[in-house]
Amino acid sequence: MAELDATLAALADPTRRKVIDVLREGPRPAGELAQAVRMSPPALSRHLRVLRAGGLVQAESGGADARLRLYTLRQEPFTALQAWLDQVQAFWTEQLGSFKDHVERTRKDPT
Amino acid sequence: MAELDATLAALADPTRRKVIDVLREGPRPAGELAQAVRMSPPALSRHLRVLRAGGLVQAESGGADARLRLYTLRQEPFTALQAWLDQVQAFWTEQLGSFKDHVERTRKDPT
DNA sequence: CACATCATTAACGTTACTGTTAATATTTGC
DNA sequence: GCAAATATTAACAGTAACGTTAATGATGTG
Repeated sequence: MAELDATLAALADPTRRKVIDVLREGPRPAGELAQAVRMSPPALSRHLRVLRAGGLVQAESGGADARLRLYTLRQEPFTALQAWLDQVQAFWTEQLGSFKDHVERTRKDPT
Repeated sequence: MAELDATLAALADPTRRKVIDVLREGPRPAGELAQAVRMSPPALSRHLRVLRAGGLVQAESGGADARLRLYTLRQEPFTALQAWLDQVQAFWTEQLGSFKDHVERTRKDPT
Protein backbone atom coordinates (compact mmCIF):
# COMPACT_ATOMS: atom_id res chain seq x y z
CA MET A 1 0.00 0.00 0.00
CA ALA A 2 2.96 2.28 0.60
CA GLU A 3 4.09 1.43 -2.89
CA LEU A 4 0.77 2.54 -4.33
CA ASP A 5 1.28 5.85 -2.58
CA ALA A 6 4.59 6.50 -4.31
CA THR A 7 3.16 5.38 -7.62
CA LEU A 8 0.10 7.60 -7.51
CA ALA A 9 2.04 10.54 -6.11
CA ALA A 10 4.33 10.24 -9.11
CA LEU A 11 1.46 9.96 -11.58
CA ALA A 12 -0.48 12.85 -10.05
CA ASP A 13 1.71 15.44 -11.78
CA PRO A 14 0.92 16.25 -15.45
CA THR A 15 4.57 16.84 -16.27
CA ARG A 16 5.53 13.41 -15.00
CA ARG A 17 2.72 11.78 -16.94
CA LYS A 18 3.94 13.59 -20.03
CA VAL A 19 7.39 12.15 -19.41
CA ILE A 20 5.87 8.70 -19.23
CA ASP A 21 4.03 9.29 -22.48
CA VAL A 22 7.29 10.29 -24.15
CA LEU A 23 9.10 7.27 -22.74
CA ARG A 24 6.41 5.04 -24.23
CA GLU A 25 8.11 5.69 -27.56
CA GLY A 26 11.46 4.52 -26.26
CA PRO A 27 14.28 5.34 -23.82
CA ARG A 28 15.40 8.96 -23.65
CA PRO A 29 18.20 10.88 -21.92
CA ALA A 30 17.24 13.40 -19.26
CA GLY A 31 18.03 16.43 -21.38
CA GLU A 32 15.82 15.31 -24.22
CA LEU A 33 12.97 14.75 -21.78
CA ALA A 34 13.45 18.26 -20.44
CA GLN A 35 13.07 19.61 -23.97
CA ALA A 36 10.02 17.47 -24.60
CA VAL A 37 8.18 18.98 -21.63
CA ARG A 38 9.66 22.47 -22.12
CA MET A 39 11.18 22.69 -18.70
CA SER A 40 14.59 23.47 -17.26
CA PRO A 41 16.85 20.44 -16.74
CA PRO A 42 16.96 20.92 -12.96
CA ALA A 43 13.19 20.99 -12.70
CA LEU A 44 12.85 17.84 -14.74
CA SER A 45 15.64 16.16 -12.85
CA ARG A 46 13.59 16.38 -9.71
CA HIS A 47 10.56 14.99 -11.49
CA LEU A 48 12.72 12.11 -12.60
CA ARG A 49 13.79 11.53 -9.03
CA VAL A 50 10.14 11.19 -8.03
CA LEU A 51 9.55 8.78 -10.89
CA ARG A 52 12.61 6.76 -9.85
CA ALA A 53 11.48 6.73 -6.23
CA GLY A 54 8.18 5.26 -7.35
CA GLY A 55 10.00 2.74 -9.50
CA LEU A 56 8.19 3.95 -12.60
CA VAL A 57 11.38 4.69 -14.50
CA GLN A 58 14.91 3.38 -14.48
CA ALA A 59 18.15 5.17 -15.39
CA GLU A 60 20.54 3.22 -17.59
CA SER A 61 23.96 4.80 -17.47
CA GLY A 62 25.68 2.20 -19.62
CA GLY A 63 25.95 3.92 -22.98
CA ALA A 64 28.67 5.12 -25.27
CA ASP A 65 28.60 8.52 -23.60
CA ALA A 66 28.61 8.00 -19.84
CA ARG A 67 27.23 11.48 -19.31
CA LEU A 68 23.89 10.55 -20.83
CA ARG A 69 21.52 8.81 -18.47
CA LEU A 70 18.93 6.99 -20.53
CA TYR A 71 15.59 6.64 -18.81
CA THR A 72 13.30 3.69 -19.41
CA LEU A 73 9.87 2.68 -18.16
CA ARG A 74 9.49 0.00 -15.50
CA GLN A 75 6.41 -2.18 -15.62
CA GLU A 76 5.89 -3.26 -12.03
CA PRO A 77 4.23 -0.16 -10.53
CA PHE A 78 1.77 0.07 -13.40
CA THR A 79 0.80 -3.55 -12.94
CA ALA A 80 0.38 -3.05 -9.19
CA LEU A 81 -1.86 -0.05 -9.79
CA GLN A 82 -3.95 -2.01 -12.25
CA ALA A 83 -4.39 -4.70 -9.62
CA TRP A 84 -5.70 -2.16 -7.13
CA LEU A 85 -8.05 -0.71 -9.75
CA ASP A 86 -9.35 -4.18 -10.45
CA GLN A 87 -10.21 -4.52 -6.77
CA VAL A 88 -12.10 -1.23 -6.87
CA GLN A 89 -13.92 -2.30 -10.03
CA ALA A 90 -15.11 -5.34 -8.10
CA PHE A 91 -17.50 -2.92 -6.43
CA TRP A 92 -19.53 -2.89 -9.63
CA THR A 93 -18.87 -6.35 -10.98
CA GLU A 94 -20.23 -7.84 -7.80
CA GLN A 95 -23.78 -6.81 -8.43
CA LEU A 96 -24.60 -7.72 -4.84
CA GLY A 97 -23.89 -4.09 -4.12
CA SER A 98 -27.26 -3.28 -2.67
CA PHE A 99 -27.30 -6.44 -0.58
CA LYS A 100 -23.82 -5.82 0.77
CA ASP A 101 -24.89 -2.29 1.56
CA HIS A 102 -27.82 -3.52 3.60
CA VAL A 103 -25.62 -5.87 5.58
CA GLU A 104 -23.01 -3.23 6.25
CA ARG A 105 -25.43 -0.49 7.20
CA THR A 106 -27.18 -2.84 9.65
CA ARG A 107 -24.19 -3.46 11.89
CA LYS A 108 -24.29 -1.89 15.35
CA ASP A 109 -20.97 -0.31 16.28
CA PRO A 110 -17.93 -0.47 13.96
CA THR A 111 -15.29 -0.03 16.66
CA MET B 1 -6.35 14.20 -20.19
CA ALA B 2 -7.49 16.92 -17.84
CA GLU B 3 -9.86 14.39 -16.39
CA LEU B 4 -7.00 12.03 -15.65
CA ASP B 5 -5.35 14.84 -13.77
CA ALA B 6 -8.29 15.29 -11.42
CA THR B 7 -8.58 11.54 -10.98
CA LEU B 8 -4.94 10.96 -10.11
CA ALA B 9 -4.75 14.06 -7.94
CA ALA B 10 -7.65 12.64 -5.96
CA LEU B 11 -6.10 9.18 -5.70
CA ALA B 12 -2.69 10.51 -4.71
CA ASP B 13 -3.76 11.11 -1.13
CA PRO B 14 -3.76 8.10 1.24
CA THR B 15 -6.76 9.40 3.16
CA ARG B 16 -8.82 9.65 0.00
CA ARG B 17 -7.82 6.14 -1.07
CA LYS B 18 -8.85 4.92 2.36
CA VAL B 19 -12.24 6.54 1.83
CA ILE B 20 -12.55 4.73 -1.46
CA ASP B 21 -11.66 1.45 0.20
CA VAL B 22 -14.37 2.03 2.79
CA LEU B 23 -16.91 2.94 0.11
CA ARG B 24 -16.13 -0.33 -1.64
CA GLU B 25 -18.18 -1.98 1.10
CA GLY B 26 -21.16 0.23 0.40
CA PRO B 27 -22.44 3.82 0.58
CA ARG B 28 -21.64 5.80 3.70
CA PRO B 29 -22.59 9.20 5.12
CA ALA B 30 -19.86 11.81 5.48
CA GLY B 31 -19.68 11.57 9.25
CA GLU B 32 -19.18 7.85 9.22
CA LEU B 33 -16.36 8.24 6.71
CA ALA B 34 -14.74 10.81 8.99
CA GLN B 35 -14.79 8.30 11.81
CA ALA B 36 -13.41 5.56 9.57
CA VAL B 37 -10.33 7.62 8.73
CA ARG B 38 -10.10 9.19 12.20
CA MET B 39 -10.28 12.74 10.99
CA SER B 40 -12.37 15.80 11.81
CA PRO B 41 -15.54 16.19 9.70
CA PRO B 42 -14.31 19.46 8.13
CA ALA B 43 -11.05 17.90 7.01
CA LEU B 44 -12.80 14.94 5.47
CA SER B 45 -15.41 17.17 3.89
CA ARG B 46 -12.71 18.81 1.85
CA HIS B 47 -11.30 15.45 0.83
CA LEU B 48 -14.77 14.52 -0.30
CA ARG B 49 -14.92 17.69 -2.35
CA VAL B 50 -11.74 16.63 -4.15
CA LEU B 51 -13.20 13.20 -4.75
CA ARG B 52 -16.41 14.75 -6.06
CA ALA B 53 -14.46 17.12 -8.32
CA GLY B 54 -12.73 14.11 -9.83
CA GLY B 55 -16.05 12.35 -10.22
CA LEU B 56 -14.86 9.43 -8.12
CA VAL B 57 -17.70 9.69 -5.65
CA GLN B 58 -21.27 10.90 -5.72
CA ALA B 59 -23.40 12.34 -2.91
CA GLU B 60 -26.94 11.00 -2.68
CA SER B 61 -29.03 13.25 -0.49
CA GLY B 62 -32.27 11.41 -0.96
CA GLY B 63 -32.63 9.45 2.27
CA ALA B 64 -35.01 9.35 5.19
CA ASP B 65 -32.88 11.87 7.03
CA ALA B 66 -32.12 14.73 4.63
CA ARG B 67 -29.17 15.76 6.75
CA LEU B 68 -27.22 12.63 5.85
CA ARG B 69 -25.39 12.77 2.54
CA LEU B 70 -24.64 9.26 1.44
CA TYR B 71 -21.51 8.93 -0.66
CA THR B 72 -21.15 6.29 -3.34
CA LEU B 73 -18.41 5.32 -5.76
CA ARG B 74 -18.63 6.30 -9.42
CA GLN B 75 -17.14 3.97 -11.98
CA GLU B 76 -16.19 6.22 -14.86
CA PRO B 77 -12.90 7.73 -13.63
CA PHE B 78 -11.57 4.34 -12.64
CA THR B 79 -12.35 2.96 -16.05
CA ALA B 80 -10.71 5.93 -17.74
CA LEU B 81 -7.60 5.46 -15.65
CA GLN B 82 -7.47 1.79 -16.54
CA ALA B 83 -7.67 2.73 -20.20
CA TRP B 84 -4.65 5.00 -19.83
CA LEU B 85 -2.75 2.30 -17.97
CA ASP B 86 -3.54 -0.14 -20.74
CA GLN B 87 -1.94 2.27 -23.20
CA VAL B 88 1.18 2.46 -21.06
CA GLN B 89 1.28 -1.32 -20.76
CA ALA B 90 1.37 -1.43 -24.53
CA PHE B 91 4.98 -0.36 -24.17
CA TRP B 92 5.80 -3.88 -23.03
CA THR B 93 3.20 -5.89 -24.91
CA GLU B 94 4.55 -4.50 -28.16
CA GLN B 95 7.85 -6.28 -28.03
CA LEU B 96 9.09 -4.06 -30.85
CA GLY B 97 10.46 -1.87 -28.11
CA SER B 98 14.04 -1.98 -29.21
CA PHE B 99 13.13 -1.43 -32.84
CA LYS B 100 10.88 1.49 -32.08
CA ASP B 101 13.66 2.89 -29.95
CA HIS B 102 16.06 2.77 -32.84
CA VAL B 103 13.65 4.53 -35.14
CA GLU B 104 12.88 7.24 -32.64
CA ARG B 105 16.45 7.88 -31.63
CA THR B 106 17.47 8.24 -35.26
CA ARG B 107 15.30 11.25 -36.03
CA LYS B 108 17.09 14.57 -36.48
CA ASP B 109 15.35 17.43 -34.77
CA PRO B 110 11.89 17.06 -33.14
CA THR B 111 10.93 20.72 -33.31
C1' DC C 1 45.31 20.01 -18.79
C1' DA C 2 41.64 23.58 -20.04
C1' DC C 3 37.03 23.79 -21.54
C1' DA C 4 32.56 22.46 -22.97
C1' DT C 5 28.64 19.16 -22.09
C1' DC C 6 25.12 16.39 -19.41
C1' DA C 7 22.97 15.77 -15.17
C1' DT C 8 22.13 16.56 -10.51
C1' DT C 9 21.94 19.08 -6.14
C1' DA C 10 21.63 23.67 -3.46
C1' DA C 11 19.31 27.80 -2.33
C1' DC C 12 15.46 30.87 -3.00
C1' DG C 13 10.74 32.44 -3.42
C1' DT C 14 6.01 31.18 -4.66
C1' DT C 15 2.22 28.48 -4.63
C1' DA C 16 -0.83 24.82 -3.23
C1' DC C 17 -2.32 21.38 0.04
C1' DT C 18 -3.60 19.64 4.75
C1' DG C 19 -5.75 19.74 9.37
C1' DT C 20 -7.84 22.26 13.28
C1' DT C 21 -11.16 25.26 15.42
C1' DA C 22 -14.89 28.51 14.71
C1' DA C 23 -18.80 29.95 12.18
C1' DT C 24 -22.73 29.02 8.76
C1' DA C 25 -26.69 26.56 6.59
C1' DT C 26 -30.09 22.77 6.66
C1' DT C 27 -32.80 19.45 8.89
C1' DT C 28 -34.83 16.89 12.82
C1' DG C 29 -37.43 16.50 17.15
C1' DC C 30 -39.49 18.30 21.18
C1' DG D 1 -39.83 28.24 17.83
C1' DC D 2 -35.56 26.29 20.09
C1' DA D 3 -32.01 23.10 20.76
C1' DA D 4 -29.47 19.16 18.87
C1' DA D 5 -27.46 16.87 14.83
C1' DT D 6 -25.23 16.58 10.12
C1' DA D 7 -22.41 18.63 6.76
C1' DT D 8 -20.13 22.31 4.70
C1' DT D 9 -17.47 26.65 4.31
C1' DA D 10 -14.29 30.33 6.48
C1' DA D 11 -10.14 31.66 8.59
C1' DC D 12 -5.70 30.37 10.35
C1' DA D 13 -1.13 28.17 10.66
C1' DG D 14 2.19 24.67 9.14
C1' DT D 15 4.06 21.83 5.70
C1' DA D 16 5.26 20.18 1.25
C1' DA D 17 5.65 20.67 -3.75
C1' DC D 18 7.07 23.24 -7.89
C1' DG D 19 10.19 26.01 -11.04
C1' DT D 20 14.11 29.10 -11.76
C1' DT D 21 18.92 30.44 -11.44
C1' DA D 22 23.40 29.37 -9.52
C1' DA D 23 26.70 26.06 -8.06
C1' DT D 24 28.68 21.13 -7.99
C1' DG D 25 30.00 16.57 -9.98
C1' DA D 26 31.15 13.69 -13.66
C1' DT D 27 32.40 12.82 -18.39
C1' DG D 28 33.98 13.85 -23.01
C1' DT D 29 36.97 16.82 -26.33
C1' DG D 30 40.56 19.72 -27.97
